[in-house]
Amino acid sequence: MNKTVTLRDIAKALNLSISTISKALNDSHEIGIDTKNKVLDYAKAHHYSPNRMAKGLKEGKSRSIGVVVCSLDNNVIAQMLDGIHKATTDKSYQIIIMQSKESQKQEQACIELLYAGGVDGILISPACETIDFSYLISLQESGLPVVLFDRLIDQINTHKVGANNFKGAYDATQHLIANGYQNIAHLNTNTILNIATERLNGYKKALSDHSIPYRPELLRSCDYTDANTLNADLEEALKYYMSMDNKPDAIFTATDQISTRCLVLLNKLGYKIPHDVALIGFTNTELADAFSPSLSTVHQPAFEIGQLAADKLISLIEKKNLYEAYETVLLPTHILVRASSQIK
Amino acid sequence: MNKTVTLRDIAKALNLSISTISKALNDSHEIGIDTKNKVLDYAKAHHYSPNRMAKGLKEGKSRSIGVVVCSLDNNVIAQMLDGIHKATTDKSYQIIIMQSKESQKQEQACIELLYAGGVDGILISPACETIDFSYLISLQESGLPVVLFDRLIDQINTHKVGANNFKGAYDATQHLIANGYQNIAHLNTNTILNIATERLNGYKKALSDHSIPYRPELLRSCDYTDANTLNADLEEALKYYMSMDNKPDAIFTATDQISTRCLVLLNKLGYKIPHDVALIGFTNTELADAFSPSLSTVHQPAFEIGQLAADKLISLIEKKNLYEAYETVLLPTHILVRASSQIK
DNA sequence: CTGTTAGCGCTTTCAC
DNA sequence: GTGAAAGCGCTAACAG
Repeated sequence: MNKTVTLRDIAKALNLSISTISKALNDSHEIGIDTKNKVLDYAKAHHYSPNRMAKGLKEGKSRSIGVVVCSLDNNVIAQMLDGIHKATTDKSYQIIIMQSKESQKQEQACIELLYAGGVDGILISPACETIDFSYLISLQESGLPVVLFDRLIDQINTHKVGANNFKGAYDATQHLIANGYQNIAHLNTNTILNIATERLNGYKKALSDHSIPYRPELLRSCDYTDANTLNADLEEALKYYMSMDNKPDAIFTATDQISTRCLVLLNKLGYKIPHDVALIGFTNTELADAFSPSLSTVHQPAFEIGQLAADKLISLIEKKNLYEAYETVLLPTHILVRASSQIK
Repeated sequence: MNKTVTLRDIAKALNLSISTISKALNDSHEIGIDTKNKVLDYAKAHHYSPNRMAKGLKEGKSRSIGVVVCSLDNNVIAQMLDGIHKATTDKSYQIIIMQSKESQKQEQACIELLYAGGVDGILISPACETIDFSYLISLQESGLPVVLFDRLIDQINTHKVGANNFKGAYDATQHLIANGYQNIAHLNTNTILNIATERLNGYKKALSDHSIPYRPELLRSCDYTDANTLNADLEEALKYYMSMDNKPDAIFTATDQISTRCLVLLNKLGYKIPHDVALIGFTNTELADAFSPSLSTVHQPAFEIGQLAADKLISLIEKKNLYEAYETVLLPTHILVRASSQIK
């Protein structure tokens, strides 16, 4: 805490009362124009800025928002945080960012810390490990606004903002089919996240819409809790695919991590993309162009998701009294076709 | 702000005074063991957690730290933030992250906001545009602890934590020389950042240590303020290089953005790496393996830089009274050799 | 139009 | 060992 000029200092200097100063600075109608100007001038000259703590204590709010994500070190998340940051600073809220590292326990600790820290609301993209949301729900029921973004779950009833994962997956699969691929494998996570099932469902729907039978053996779910495990799982899955009798000619990957690692692994294992197997996957990295080969991707409007989610949370915080129906917004994804999914 | 149990609630429930509760919870020696236990039990059972505002107001500190970076959407920065987050949560500080987007004006606004918000200290990696640090210095002089990380500048006297950019650049250049390259170009930013000059100096020193004359025409400085400008500048620089009579056979790139974009551009322009021109550059992206070709990199200990910087700031905040000499710590980088700088 | 006062939740003397 | 009271900086009744 740094020392600043206080209302009292100004009052003393100007020979006025503290409340007059307070009102003047808050542009109250009950203060004369000349007094107001005098106060404002002095305040400006002496770099007065209200003490956030005192104000927060008094008003019972902190103008801060807690954000819980799995990790900071992640392209898509960083872009979403960027959007959240934009929306919140526009409305002069501070954000306090916490990482769950995909651990339910750590996520719970983050939420407790944020709650104890007196945040006005929480924006959360749950850890993939989390099954039990009772704590968050109890906080919400006790009046804390909560908005879900990116990873949406059914257990909590509130505003939710994410990508249209079903459509994104559908489009990606359809794109592969249109390019002549028929045996399309799907690599996903082993989580119960909505985001995972939606992408799986989009994939299945695209297959059935094109009368391609869904082959369960072409779906592999990888352990997502830790980078090393994921990598091992992915390598195993790829070897399995490529050793099949009726092996896939294309792979649709469901997440950022899976997409990029998959490309690296296929290269490492000596397979030519897209000749041996085509590849398209969810990922927002701008580096897809630099890959060998350049990677076709499903791109999410990450910045917009963060921004909209933050807007919704703030609206919840600021007019909690009004009846506001909760809604789920799914922003459209779009496909960026590059070399990895060339026509067969 | 969410409603929690307060000291008063506990006092009322237990028929004790507020101050007794406060002391019991703070494990004061002047409270009897049985009373203490009774209070602690009640507090735990009712999920008591002290109000951060009130505590902060009373104690004159907020247990929060402001962090100013150029952008959230940046690999190296994200890793540094990860380290900062680790260090600060370990010591139960909250971090408030702000983005300057490389603009001096916006950076100033961030700092003002943080200061007004009552942060206990500021961690900053200055915008590349910033020349005038007088505001930050004045805050520091008025008692606000400030620690610089990543981008270090001479104007401010405080703890500084960054990578050993001179050594990293030296090593990269030497690696190219050892692999048979003699005409090594250097692409850097047009900023006055220490980080830029150190990397340039490391490059020059490696050349001179191997009796290779420094050719100024092989150094190009690109505008870093905006992604589009940078890309245009880079493309122009590459075309210029490749049209030279005595054209470079290798390029050493100074930043994350430059390295990856350069690789994309060289591919786009149809040059074979490393056959036509070799490439090595600073960048922390894990995706360097996936590139075409895989990119040799100079890797910074980003997580550690963030962590150490945060530790130093906290130590400054907590024992500001003691005489603590300011120091500059440069953590070692290391080179990851991949295909883009193969032996000539 | 301006001032007085109480109180947000907490810590911290100082009495008892 | 426990309690009463003041005060951190601010806002908002309520008086004048």
